[in-house]
This record gives sequence, C-alpha cells and structure tokens, in this order.
Amino acid sequence: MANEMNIKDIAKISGVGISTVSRVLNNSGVVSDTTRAKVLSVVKQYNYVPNSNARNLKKTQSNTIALMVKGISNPFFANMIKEVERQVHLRGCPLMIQQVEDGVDEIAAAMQLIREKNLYGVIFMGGTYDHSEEEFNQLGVPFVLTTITTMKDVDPAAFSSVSIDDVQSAYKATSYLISLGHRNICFLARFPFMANTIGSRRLLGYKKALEEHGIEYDPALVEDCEYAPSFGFAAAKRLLSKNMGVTAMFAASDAIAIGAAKAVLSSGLSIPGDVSIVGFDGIEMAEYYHPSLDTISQPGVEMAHVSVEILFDLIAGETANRHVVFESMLVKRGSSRKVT
Amino acid sequence: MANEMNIKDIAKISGVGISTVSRVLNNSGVVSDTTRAKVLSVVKQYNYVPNSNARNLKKTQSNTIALMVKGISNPFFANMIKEVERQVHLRGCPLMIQQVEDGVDEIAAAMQLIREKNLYGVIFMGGTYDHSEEEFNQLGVPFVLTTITTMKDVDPAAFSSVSIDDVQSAYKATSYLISLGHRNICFLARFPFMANTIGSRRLLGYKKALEEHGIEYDPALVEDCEYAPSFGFAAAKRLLSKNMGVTAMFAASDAIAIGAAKAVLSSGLSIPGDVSIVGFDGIEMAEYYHPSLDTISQPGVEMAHVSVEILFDLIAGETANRHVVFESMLVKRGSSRKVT
DNA sequence: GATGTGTATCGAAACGATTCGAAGGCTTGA
DNA sequence: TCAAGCCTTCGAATCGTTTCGATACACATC
Repeated sequence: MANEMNIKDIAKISGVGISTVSRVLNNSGVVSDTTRAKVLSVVKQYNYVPNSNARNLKKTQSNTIALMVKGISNPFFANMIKEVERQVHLRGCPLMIQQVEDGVDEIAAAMQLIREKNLYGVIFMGGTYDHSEEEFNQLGVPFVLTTITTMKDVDPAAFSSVSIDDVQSAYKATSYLISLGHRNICFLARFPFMANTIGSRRLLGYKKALEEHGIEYDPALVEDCEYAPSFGFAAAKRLLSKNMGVTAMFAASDAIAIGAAKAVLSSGLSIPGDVSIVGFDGIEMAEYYHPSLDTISQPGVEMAHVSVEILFDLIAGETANRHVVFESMLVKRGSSRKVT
Repeated sequence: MANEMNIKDIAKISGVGISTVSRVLNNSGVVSDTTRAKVLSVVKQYNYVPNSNARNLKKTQSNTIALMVKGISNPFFANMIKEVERQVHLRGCPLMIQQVEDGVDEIAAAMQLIREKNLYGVIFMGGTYDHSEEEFNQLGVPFVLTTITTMKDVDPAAFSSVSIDDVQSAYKATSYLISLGHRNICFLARFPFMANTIGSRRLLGYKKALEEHGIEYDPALVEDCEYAPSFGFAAAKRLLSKNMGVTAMFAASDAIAIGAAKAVLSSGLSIPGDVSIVGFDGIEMAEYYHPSLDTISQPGVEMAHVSVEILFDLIAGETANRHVVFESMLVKRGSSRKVT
C-alpha cells in the first residue's frame, strides 16, 4: 500500500539513469532542464518519496534532529518544544523527542540514539548535567544545551548553550520585593542533592539580594519543592504554618507560584494584601490567575528559536560554539505590593 | 567519534559469521550459548550499536512511532504526549513528533513520513479529520486516532480510536449547572467552519441538556473562542458586556475556563457568587486556580496509555480495530453554586 | 558405509539510496 | 577529419544490516 516505488522505477519510467534521478532530487550536479522536468513530472505523478533509511545509510547521516528533554509537560517547556518542532520542521527535518527520566544519563541516552539513527544534531533541554568535556565530545554530532546547568566545570568552547542568567534573574525578583519593603521573603524551588541546579543558582541570586540589603539569610524561609502547582501548594502551606511573618514569596517557577498562591488564598489571606508573590518563567496561566501573578519572564519561544538556529549553524559547518544568554524580564501585574 | 563498528567487525572479532551476530542481536534463530556469550561480550566491550538505518532498509520497516498532534503546548495534550512518549519508549521504540499546523492535511503529512521513514505506526492526536476511509487505508501502517473527531462518515472497522463521549460529557456539565438552578448558561468553545469538531459535539450536548429541561437555546449565549486563556478571557468579556444576565459559564476547556474566570473576577464579579463556571479537561492548573474550577475531567494519561497499547497490538498483528471510549468525570470543586 | 536427522554456523544477495569514474554525444578549432 | 573539451548521463560499487539457502559436523539408523 505504502511506497512501492524506488529510484530505479522512477529512472526506468523517466527513461534516464538512476544517478540522474538522484541528482535531480538532491539538486546536486548538473542536469539539463528537459531531463529535470521529465524526472520531476514522473516523481510527482507517482507520488514518489525517497526512502530516507537508504539515503541515510549511504550518507551515514540522517536528517533527524533529536530533542532530549526533562519534563515534557512543564508548560514552559511545552511552549519551547512547540517552537523547536516548528523550526526544525521548517528546515525539512523530522524531530525525535525523548524524555529524560530522573536518574537517566542524558548523554548516554543521546549517544545511543545518535549511533542508532545517525542523528543530524541534538538539542538538550532542561535539567542539570553532570558530564565532563570528554563526554560531551563523545557525542560526535552538533548539539546545543538549552536552559541547562552543568555541574562539572566544562570548557565553554566545548559546547553551545542558550539560557538566561538565573542568578541575576532571581536577584532581580528578590530585589524588587525588598524594594517594596519586604523583609521576610521566602523562596520556593527544587533543590536536589546536586550543586549548580537551576534551583541552587536562583537561590544564589536570592541570597545575593538579601545580603546586599543587609537582610540575614534564614534557611527556614527556603522550601524545597518540585516545579508543579501541587508541590508549590504544599510548600507554601508548610511555610505559612511556621508563622514566620512571611510577607512575600518568590517561587522559582510560575507553576510553583500558582500552587503557593492557592495556599495563601485558601488560608484566607489575600494577595497582595497579606502576601506578595513573584513567580518565574512567564507562562500564560500566571497572567490569567487571579490576581495576575508577577513573574520573571523568560523569552522561551526565542530561546527555542535560537537553539535551533545555532544547531543548524553547527550542522552547516560552523565550528565556533556560541553561548546566548537571554535577558529575563520582571513583569509586574499586581501580585506584589509595597509594605511599610 | 561516533560508531565506527559494524556488524562485520563484531563478527570478525568474535570469530563468528556475520549472520550469527545478527541472530544473537535479534534473538532470532538458534545460537549456542557459548557463541551467544562470546558475541555479547564483544558487543559490550566495543559498545557496538547496530545501525538502524541499515536495519530498517533491509526490513523495509523501522521501529519508529510517529505522533501527529494538533497543539503540542495545550496542557491537556502535553500530559498525554508525555505518557505516549513514556509508553513508546518503554517498548524500545523512538518517537517522532510532528505538529500539525492548521490547514495542513494530517494524513498526507503522515503519509510522507511513513514512506520516508518506513514508520512502525502512527498516533494521531487532536483535531478534526476530513478524510475518507480510502485515505485512512492508504496509510498502510497501524494507526490510532486519539481525541479526534471525523467529518466524513468512516466505517468504524477502518480505524482504531480512543476518546470520550463529548456530547454526553457536555450534557453532563450543562445538566449539572441546570440542576443548580441556572437558566442563562453560556457556552464557550471553538467553532471552525467544519462540522463535527470537538466544539460542535460539545455544543450538541449543551443543547440537549437545555432542551431536556425546557430551556430555549439562545445562540447569543454561545461564544466562539480558541482553547487558550486569552481567548476565553476575551470571549467572556464579550459575553458579560452583552448584559444577558448570565449566571453560569460552561467552557469547552479548562484553559478557556481560566481565561473566562479571569474576565469574571476582574469585572468585580465573584465566582461562584455571581457566576458559576465549569471547565473541561481536568488540567492541574484548574484545580489550583482560585477558586478551584469545576470541570469535566478526561483521563488523559490513561487515554494516552491505551492509545499506545492499541497501536502496539495492531503492530503485533491484531487485525480488529478497537474503539475505546473513556468515561469523563464531573469534578466539583466549588466554582459553581446553587441559584434560586 | 551409506543415509538421514538435527544443530550451529556461514556467506551471498538484497534493501534503496548516493557517488564517482567512465563514457556518449556535441561543438569547436586546427 | 580528428582531437580536445564540454556538457550530460550512465551504472557499478557501496553503506550496514537481515535473511535464506547452503554447508559442516556429530551422531544415530539401517
């Protein structure tokens, strides 16, 4: 039922050689206009699609791009994935998506795919990578790290990346809350055992802002929670029950912020009347929450776009790795207020 | 850097024939235990991974599954996609994801991929398909339609599907609001020019409930809006400005419901005090909205799971197509109240 | 010893593309 | 007329697998 035509059939029907058909389809080498037209018309008539397995086998390279992502359903990532797919598709390449479960070695998983499928390139999205330069080099195909932190100190010349400055962004959010007069500001993020995660980097920014304003850092104000509303809710509940006089919450993601807001509101407190809240990411749901949540917004779509651009530049032969750091933006919508 | 080993090398190093290595790797045919052990140890030692392009070329079939989806970033789909990926991955197959843009012929796009990549199977997710039985048959590989409505009257024996009963579900939601005493219930959904979309099917359920309770259907209470908060917000604003005495809103998705809730709340009205709201899908964000939104919840994860199961059954040779219709559930959380 | 049966293995052919060296057919100039 | 040079085109070899018919050996049977 599916494709029973191969290049040999097309060649025979067109009355030309096999290689001529190949050259027409790949726009390589010279082919006379009449021959080209003839071949193309036959291709169209029989709806012929070249078999990419054969093509990839011969070229020892496929045109498939893989996206290795931690947390497909995270709304911030979902948007980025959408854009990655769009951009990759636009360039005529199929996209393979693989979810990286906790505890799985991302590079090893990618290696397997690369060798199996002769991948064209890989985008890694989200998470913290505990890999050495050699391990990255082993990949053997172009790749880009998007919104990823690395534990080992890897030479920046060894990889390309797209990110925001997490320390600076968290600093910005915390400073904002401090500037509104808040002193008891709690911080909600995920702190796994590893160092240099997104959470720990944002914690650095949080601490830095406190320090600069002479506010003592209190670990009791920091809650460990995963990037989802249910965890934000539970974490905020825990915090509120401590009765520490918290007047502001800074969450490392909007999903957490939404859960935390729910905890605050359902405790009978008001936002921003009693508690101010600032989230992180800039997802649509935060804007439509009531009250609309302030947030540190990341330009996810552009980040995805640039990731694909860099990847294809590398594929095209660009040898210099690039590191694009986007600017995050403090979006004020009214979930924070001045206190005296 | 990448894989420079091929099966011939492994054969030579192991001191066996090429086909023996192949048989070991595929668990096909008989191989003595000692030979098997020897080959496996060499494979492991050299970290050999078979080239799937070559394998697929020879078998004229790859192990890749494709997911054709409309609206990757829709949170309800995002969750399903996550589960599809998990299940497909669990079965050792790579997953290719292609987003179907508006106006693109889904089947044609899938055909292209199938012929290029010799796909193993395809899952179609979301949207309304305007295809005939012949077009589906042309695919030539197993496939499942998940949460998809079809415009043409296709023989159920010609495809497999996973869905909920949209008419019944909308009927359930509307009846619930009516039972609470509401009469002016508006309905927000997407109504493209085509018939038999998800939106139009849910509209049927809405109408049926009204009719059964002797409430006249008023088209002015139905607003066309896409499945995202911003559109729900705008649609609800439009409705409120009509001053039709609306006391309840039924939205065809939670994303719409969230936008609509925002419109209600930011107009100074209360939920459920002034307006009751029921959404659709059962996404996490609706639960953490304040107030938590009532909704018709779809078992997305199970639907995704079953879709993959059916697909692999078909791949395994099952010839009978299956149609699994899941039960939706009315989840009451407090965004609706009784009126008198 | 010839034949049969089974087990374990081998290697050549094939899958459908790309590519490169070779060659056919023209024109041009000597 | 012939050689040179150019433009097209051709087809064999190749990529790394799978698979099937063939083979080799051991052992039993008659």
